[in-house]
Amino acid sequence: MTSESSKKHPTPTRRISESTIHRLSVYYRQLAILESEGYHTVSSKELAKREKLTPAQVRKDLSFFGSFGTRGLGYPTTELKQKIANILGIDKLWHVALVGAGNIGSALASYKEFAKQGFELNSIFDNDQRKIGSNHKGITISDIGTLPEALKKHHIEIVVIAVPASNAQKIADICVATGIKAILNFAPINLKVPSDVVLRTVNMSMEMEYLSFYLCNRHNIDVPGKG
Amino acid sequence: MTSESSKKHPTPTRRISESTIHRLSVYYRQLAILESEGYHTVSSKELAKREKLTPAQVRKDLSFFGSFGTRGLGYPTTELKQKIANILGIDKLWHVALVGAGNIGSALASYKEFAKQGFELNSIFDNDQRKIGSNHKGITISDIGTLPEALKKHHIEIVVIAVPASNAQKIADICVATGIKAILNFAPINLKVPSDVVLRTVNMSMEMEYLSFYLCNRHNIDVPGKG
DNA sequence: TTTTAGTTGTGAATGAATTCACAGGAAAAA
DNA sequence: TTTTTCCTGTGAATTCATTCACAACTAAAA
Ligand SMILES: NC(=O)c1ccc[n+]([C@@H]2O[C@H](COP(=O)([O-])OP(=O)(O)OC[C@H]3O[C@@H](n4cnc5c(N)ncnc54)[C@H](O)[C@@H]3O)[C@@H](O)[C@H]2O)c1
Ligand SMILES: NC(=O)c1ccc[n+]([C@@H]2O[C@H](COP(=O)([O-])OP(=O)(O)OC[C@H]3O[C@@H](n4cnc5c(N)ncnc54)[C@H](O)[C@@H]3O)[C@@H](O)[C@H]2O)c1
Repeated sequence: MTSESSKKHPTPTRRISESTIHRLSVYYRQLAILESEGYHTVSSKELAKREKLTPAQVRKDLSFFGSFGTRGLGYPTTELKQKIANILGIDKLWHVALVGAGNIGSALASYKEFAKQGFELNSIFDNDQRKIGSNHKGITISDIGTLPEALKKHHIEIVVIAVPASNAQKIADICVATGIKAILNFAPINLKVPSDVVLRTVNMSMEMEYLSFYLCNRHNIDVPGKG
Repeated sequence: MTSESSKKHPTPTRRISESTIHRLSVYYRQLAILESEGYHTVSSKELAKREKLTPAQVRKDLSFFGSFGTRGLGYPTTELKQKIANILGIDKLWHVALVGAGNIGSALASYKEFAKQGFELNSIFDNDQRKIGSNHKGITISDIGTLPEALKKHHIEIVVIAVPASNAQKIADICVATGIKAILNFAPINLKVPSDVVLRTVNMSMEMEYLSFYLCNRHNIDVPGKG
């Protein structure tokens, strides 16, 4: 009997693995495809087949969040898609800010998929005087000095960091101090943030190194995740 | 007794987890930092502390590939860094081609880190007549029609796909048919490749969705990977 | 109505990854 | 030389994730 179980909260603290969360994203995309193909229901078997997973995995993942299916029939496509959107929180609008309007930052600012998923990028920051004040896809690039006040003013919940590695920690610290709880980092560095802030780092060099490792070792090592 | 064990190959087939490979990349970066800070040796304890891992994890990861340390002393910084570079295959030059010279493709073509790690991007392909023949960072953009012959001519081992999702499978198929064994994909789609081809997909929307999930569920769910 | 086929949801079993715990060895201090 | 301190390498134990297997239920056919 933990202190947690004495609370009347409807959903007690459970542990959901990172893999399960990523698979929810995968199911969401596949459900959109199934929906467009006209399927009203889909079985765990079919969903699993399309994503090279096991039906049990699909059912177990979903069961962590509730009972969405009908025995003998499967899951209602549109409803399940909506349920997953709700679980992932992509049925609402998120306010996103981008720091660093360089090569990768500019690409991200032009990325349409984000907006489609409800991630509204409406603030861009840089410290380069030549960029500050200029317009990028309809968004004016602001001075990095205004970051704290702007994060609050625009109710930013998620910050994307796309500055050189040497400046990334400094930006992260400002975000944390301003109350940001979610950061997506593209700088190849291990940022330090408090445990109540979620940080995801996309490190493309590490992905390349994984490929390189596989090419070198595929004959003597059984590498997972291939295929 | 498998057919493998009858070969005289020094390293029989073992299973190395994806996490272990990623951590090798992480150790490599941290060793470079330790080296620059003047450390000649480093203990699993120190390495673990800097990456928020356990010392046992560090030792176990390294032990899959050999015994690199000295009891009572630790690991020799420079030597271990070199050993890991060799395991990951980043002590050699890899020939990389990029398909899709759009927003993200252009950013990747300008990315200096790749070259530093031995990933030489020397071919770019597109199907847009306005882009073909133009120069990007000293590399002429080639017609996508010439992809198969160019991959062979330039001994390309790794292909980076940065085209719209609708065209990505087509490009992957051409690469596979030409004998490519490693693909880094940026299109948000589940590409199908044979089991002897290693595919890594960087899906930024999924990373955003992970952040969104965390923001919605951090009070009732114990989400891993935060901190 | 009864039977048959199909599918979920979930405890139990299995498998994989991580951590523990300590023998074995190296260096430094006594 | 002997003792103490420190740290690796690794089997065993543990924790975590996946898969199995089946009761419970639905819909459709007989
Ligand atoms: N280019 C790529 O394809 C790529 C790929 C993966 C990762 N990255 C990483 O993303 C980051 C950015 O890379 P890039 O190629 O876009 O570099 P870049 O130099 O083109 O862009 C960096 C931008 O950040 C701005 N900046 C620097 N310090 C700042 C600060 N303190 N506050 C606000 N803005 C600041 C600069 O003015 C510049 O506009 C780097 O950490 C890089 O390693 C880039
Ligand atoms: N822009 C981003 O920040 C970003 C982020 C994550 C993922 N992505 C993904 O990366 C891919 C590219 O995105 P983008 O924003 O750079 O798009 P883009 O439209 O700017 O670039 C796509 C490029 O691919 C070329 N192309 C299209 N079909 C081709 C073919 N069959 N052969 C060769 N070249 C072809 C186009 O001419 C264009 O130059 C998309 O799948 C997108 O979802 C983009």
